[in-house]
Amino acid sequence: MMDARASRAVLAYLKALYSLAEEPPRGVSGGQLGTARRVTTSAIAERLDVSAPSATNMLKRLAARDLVSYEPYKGASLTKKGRAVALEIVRHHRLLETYLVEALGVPWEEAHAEAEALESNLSESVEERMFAALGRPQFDPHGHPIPTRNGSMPKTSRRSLWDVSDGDTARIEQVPDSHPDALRYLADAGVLPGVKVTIVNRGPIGGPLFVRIEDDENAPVALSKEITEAIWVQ
Amino acid sequence: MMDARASRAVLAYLKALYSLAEEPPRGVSGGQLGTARRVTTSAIAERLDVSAPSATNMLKRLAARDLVSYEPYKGASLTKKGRAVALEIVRHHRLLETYLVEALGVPWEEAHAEAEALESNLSESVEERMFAALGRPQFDPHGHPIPTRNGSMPKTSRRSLWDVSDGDTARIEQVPDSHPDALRYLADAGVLPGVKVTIVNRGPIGGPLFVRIEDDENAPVALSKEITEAIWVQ
DNA sequence: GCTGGAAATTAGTGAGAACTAAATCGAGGA
DNA sequence: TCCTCGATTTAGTTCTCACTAATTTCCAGC
Repeated sequence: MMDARASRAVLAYLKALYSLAEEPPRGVSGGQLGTARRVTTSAIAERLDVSAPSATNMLKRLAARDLVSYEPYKGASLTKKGRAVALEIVRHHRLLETYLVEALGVPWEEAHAEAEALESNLSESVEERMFAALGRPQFDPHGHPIPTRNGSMPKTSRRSLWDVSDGDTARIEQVPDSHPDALRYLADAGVLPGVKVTIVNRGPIGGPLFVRIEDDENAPVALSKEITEAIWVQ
Repeated sequence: MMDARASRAVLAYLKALYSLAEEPPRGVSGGQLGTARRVTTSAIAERLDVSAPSATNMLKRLAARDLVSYEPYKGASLTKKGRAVALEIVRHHRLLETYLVEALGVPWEEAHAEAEALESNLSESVEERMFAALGRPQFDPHGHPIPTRNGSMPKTSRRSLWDVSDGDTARIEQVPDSHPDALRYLADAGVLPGVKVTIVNRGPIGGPLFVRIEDDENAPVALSKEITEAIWVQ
């Protein structure tokens, strides 16, 4: 029979594979694009909050459907087919996030979870309508690039806020989307995509980074090393 | 309080139970409201396009969760708790249909299927935002009443178009939502909720009904007995 | 009051996707 | 080189929800 419709669980695994393998790793330099890293079983298990055996089991089934290439003990990576499915779901997710925030006023820290719930059932037809209604956006509210229908990605920076030198100024490009509390904090502080920030100074080893928001009279904001490593700047 | 989140399948059964047990049966007279008819196993199986044993099996599990009351060989009906869940999902469905049509321009004959795909993952928070964006509507595009949050239903007629006498005029109140082809036909013909129609005449036994649309110069539209029995008028 | 047939239930299976416990692989340190 | 320990896979369950085949129940008509 036909390649049965991909279930919610299958899509979750493919999406995790995609983000673990292809999303910009932290670190300064570009690295070559399209180099699909191999992803370990435990990384996937951790990301999806399932046990390692569950992940192994699913990877095998995905391999049988030619969605990932998997070699025991050596991790997995998406096949062309799997990558296409993953990109489609990432597109759904980011478009939904954008739509929820822009059109329905959902707070951006909630948008991720809401989009996650809806993404696997969004039809291409509705997706296209949302895309058009939003003016064919290239980035979601967190600054993440939205893949196009044919699977290409708007170019983004690979430099983290942590890597900016003290005294320098940078423009926020994207922030992580999956930690509501952190997001609320960032939003309150004014650390949003498009905003320019200046590094004032930073605490000792791993200590917080103090950044001043452009056009903001308030005291500098303190941000942990972890979060600044996940914020990308230009 | 709220039991473990109900799966897609569970919700589908509850919705089917609800519509089979409580939605206006065809026929002229009112019948008392709130009289939850008992629904047979085979009716559910047919509605959901599953085998009868599957339905039996699910009914037992729903009974174990106190969502339906079920007596072997005697059918099932929703419990208070099951009815509340069913109404919530019906509300989601109809609100989504309305939103898709009004806000995103989805053709009304497609809205049903799209809403069906999304309804089980719609959060209360997003639902509330759509509800507000639409101006707190009471009816969906097909004229079906949207249950309120607390589970009450706007009052609707129970008289079918088929039961209108030749020569009489009636206002369309609701049309069925689940047959895309029929809906396209109705939309083309102008048979929409709110429109006034006059019965011109009808063919012999079970033959088509010919109706004239108000303010429409075209020839009367021919409608089958089956469809006119599923169209409700005032 | 019987009985044949339709409706429903029981019995047994399978696929998907999760889990725990046990076994095994493989890379880094002695 | 060998060993140990963490990562990974295997083995065996569980739960949901579908299926077919076989059986049972109910009821309508005689």
